[in-house]
Parts: sequence; C-alpha cells; structure tokens
Amino acid sequence: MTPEKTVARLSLYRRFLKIAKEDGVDNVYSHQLAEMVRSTPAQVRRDLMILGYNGSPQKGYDVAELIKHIDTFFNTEKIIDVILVGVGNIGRALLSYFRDGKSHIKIIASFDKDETKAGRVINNSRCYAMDDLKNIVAENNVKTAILSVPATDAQSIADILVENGIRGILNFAPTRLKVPSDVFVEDVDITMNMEKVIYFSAGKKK
Amino acid sequence: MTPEKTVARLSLYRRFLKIAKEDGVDNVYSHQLAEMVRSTPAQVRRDLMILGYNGSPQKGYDVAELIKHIDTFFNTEKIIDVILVGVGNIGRALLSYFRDGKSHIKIIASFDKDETKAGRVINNSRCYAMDDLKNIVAENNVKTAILSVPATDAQSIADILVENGIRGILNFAPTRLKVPSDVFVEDVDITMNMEKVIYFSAGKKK
DNA sequence: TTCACACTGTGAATTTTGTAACAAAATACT
DNA sequence: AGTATTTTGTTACAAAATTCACAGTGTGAA
Repeated sequence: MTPEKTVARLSLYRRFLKIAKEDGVDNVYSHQLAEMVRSTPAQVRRDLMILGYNGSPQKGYDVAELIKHIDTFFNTEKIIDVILVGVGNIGRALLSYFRDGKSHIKIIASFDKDETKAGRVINNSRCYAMDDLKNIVAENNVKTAILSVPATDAQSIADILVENGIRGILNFAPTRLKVPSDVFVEDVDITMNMEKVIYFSAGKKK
Repeated sequence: MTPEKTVARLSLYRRFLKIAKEDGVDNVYSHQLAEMVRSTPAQVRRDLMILGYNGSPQKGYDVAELIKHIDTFFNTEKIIDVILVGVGNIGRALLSYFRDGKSHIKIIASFDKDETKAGRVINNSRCYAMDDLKNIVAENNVKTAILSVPATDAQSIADILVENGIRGILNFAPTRLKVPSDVFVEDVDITMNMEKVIYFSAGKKK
C-alpha cells in the first residue's frame, strides 16, 4: 500500500493543481509542483510514479490529466459522504469549513448528544440525535466520520461509530482512541501541534 | 536538534502523564505509556532517552518526575503567550479550545481584518484591529501565532506576522506559506487529513 | 545469598523515507 | 537529419526513524 506520506502529498498536489487550472495553467513541471507544496522535484516525480500516469519531457504534466489521475487514485470521482459527531465549537467550524470549500467531501448529517440540538439545522447541516445515527449511516452507506466531541466522550462515541460500520475517523479529541485494527484513525491534535510550534520557533534564532 | 516526531510524542506523553497523575498513578512503565499514545515500548524508551532522565527497572518512570523533565524540555514552566489572527469559525473554535483546556498556552489577543469585530470580546479574548498587532506583539514579546484566516489572506497576513517578530506559526489555512527559514510553520490541513482517512479506511476491508 | 523476574537503556539491524544521478524521451534549432 | 536542451522515470544511494535484542539492574522470594 502506498505510504502515508505519499498519500498526504498527493492530496496536496491535487489541491494546488486545481488552483493552477483555475488560473488557466495547462501543464506543470515537477519543480513547479515542488515549489507549490514546499517539496523537491525529485520527491514530486517519485510520488507521481505510483499514479501510473506519465508526464512528458518538455511539457511536464498535463494539469487536467494529472488531476484526473489523482482523483482516480483517491477514488473520488464521486462525492464522499461523511458524518460529523459533536456539534460544539469545533464541530460547527468544520461544518462551515466543508460547506464553503467546494470539495468532494460532504457532511450529510451531524449528530450531538445534546437532544436540544436535534432537528435544528446548524451550518446547513441537519443535526440529529445519536439514536438516529445507526439508520442514517446504514441508509447512506457512510464509512467515514469526523469526531469533534469532548475528550471525555470520544471513546464511547468512537465505539458506537465502529459498531455501526464506520471504518475511518478523523479525530479532533485530544485522546487516543482504541479501535479495531481494521479501522483507520487520524488524529488532529491541536495542542500537540501548538507545542511543536512553540518548541521549534524558540530554537530558531532571530 | 531533536527530531520533529519525537517532540510531537513528548508532548503527548506529557498530556497522558498528567491525566495519569490526576488518577493517582505514581509510576508508569514504557509499555503503559506506549499503550496510552498508541506506540511501542521501545519507541517510548528511545524518546525518553533524550530527556536525560532515567527510570528504574522495577518501578518504571516516576510520573511526577517525568512530567517535570518534559516541562523542562519544552521550557514551559511558565505560560506561553500567543496571538490568533482570523476570528472566523475556526478562529472562534480555537479561542474556546484554548480557553477551556487548562493548558499553559494562552491566547492573549485576537485580531481580525474586519474592523467591526475590533473591540469586541469574543470567547473571552479581546479582538483587535490589525493595526494594533504591532504594538501588542512587541509589548508582550509574543513569538508565536495561530493563523486562521481564509486561504486568500494567509500569505499577506503571514508576512505581517513575520515582519513583527513572530517566529512560529500554526497555520490552518489550506496554503503553503512562504516564510524566511528562521520561521517555523506547522500546517494543520484538515482537507488533507480527511482525504487520508478516506483513502486508508477504504483500503481496510471489513 | 543466590536465583528468577520484570523492566530499563542502548548499540545494531531493519524499515521507511527522501535525495541524487542519469539514461531515455520529446522538442526546438540549425 | 543531426545536435543541443530540458525534463521525465527510475534506479541506486543516503539519511532518518523505528524496532530488535540483549546486557545491566534492583527487588523479593526461596
């Protein structure tokens, strides 16, 4: 399977390729792509190898074509439906983030333990009670969830998600979730990231 | 300098150690720490080596002592002041995130281009106009910033930050910032993370 | 006091990730 | 057509991160 780092970079390449396309750019060279994502030409070419799409010397890569191949790689010609659990501050921010960004990722429903939120439409997404999760996930064949609940609830909700067939979780709670090995969890750990910044910026002398 | 990955994990260890301490745990073994942060005992021991603090074979690591050493490593006996620029959805979520979590990181001021937000207190943090940034950063000797503005504004605001002495940026905008090499940038790229989850969870068969 | 035990600290092996180098391909120029 | 130029695809190499494996150590039971 493709290494995690490469997958991450492919996602970036595509984003910047789309911007370039908007700007009317038809083809790019590896060194241009490298500059966009702060990488090196060698790294870019190496990453693109796995797509099975070949650029041409002289003209580099055809932007539209390359995007198409990355789309195929990610299997996202179609819209991907995801759910979000935990409509607190971060949850709401994410709802608007994915609504505004015209990406192929769509939050089809959000859920919250707080029953008073159920039924309300928050940031364009209808909020449901936790009890409805089972049906909505099943009916829409949702496989991916965003978890933005407080740390104290994260594990128990993750259990519910897994139980109902969720296979991938983007976790914003500052906890390490225990899930079966066939479930993929990506942690977005803001405190940790912040501490990294503080540590390394202190090291960088003026 | 300590590798980035190690720094990230040290931050995690500390968080979980603090929780353990709250729970009245006095000492931990590497395999327990490993389980907490989803790692391996060997990895934990290797990471802790750089602290210069030694556990003992029988009792493992003294929790309080280990926390103290990680604190020293991060140089955070004192509170770290940071600023936040961009009081939109994500900005507000972060304000409340850092207000609620009783961490040693404190957002002392927030800024927004939108002058109508200036003067208002949003999520316990006073919002200032961009023009005030210079003075507040200088007066408080702030070295770290959270950037949560739209992608289109990110670079120009980053330039302002750098100009005013900011040396570390936690960037939530889906852009790669161009900064001098003595400034550290950590990107939190939610779309990319989401795509990783989708990719790898699809690979994981039921 | 010796033995067995459970764990640490750390060099060495392994795996993963990134970089460099260069032949082959496509174009433009003469 | 032949040559120079530019950039790719890929292989070989290097560096970094992780894991292994085991000697060393303190403790308590026999």
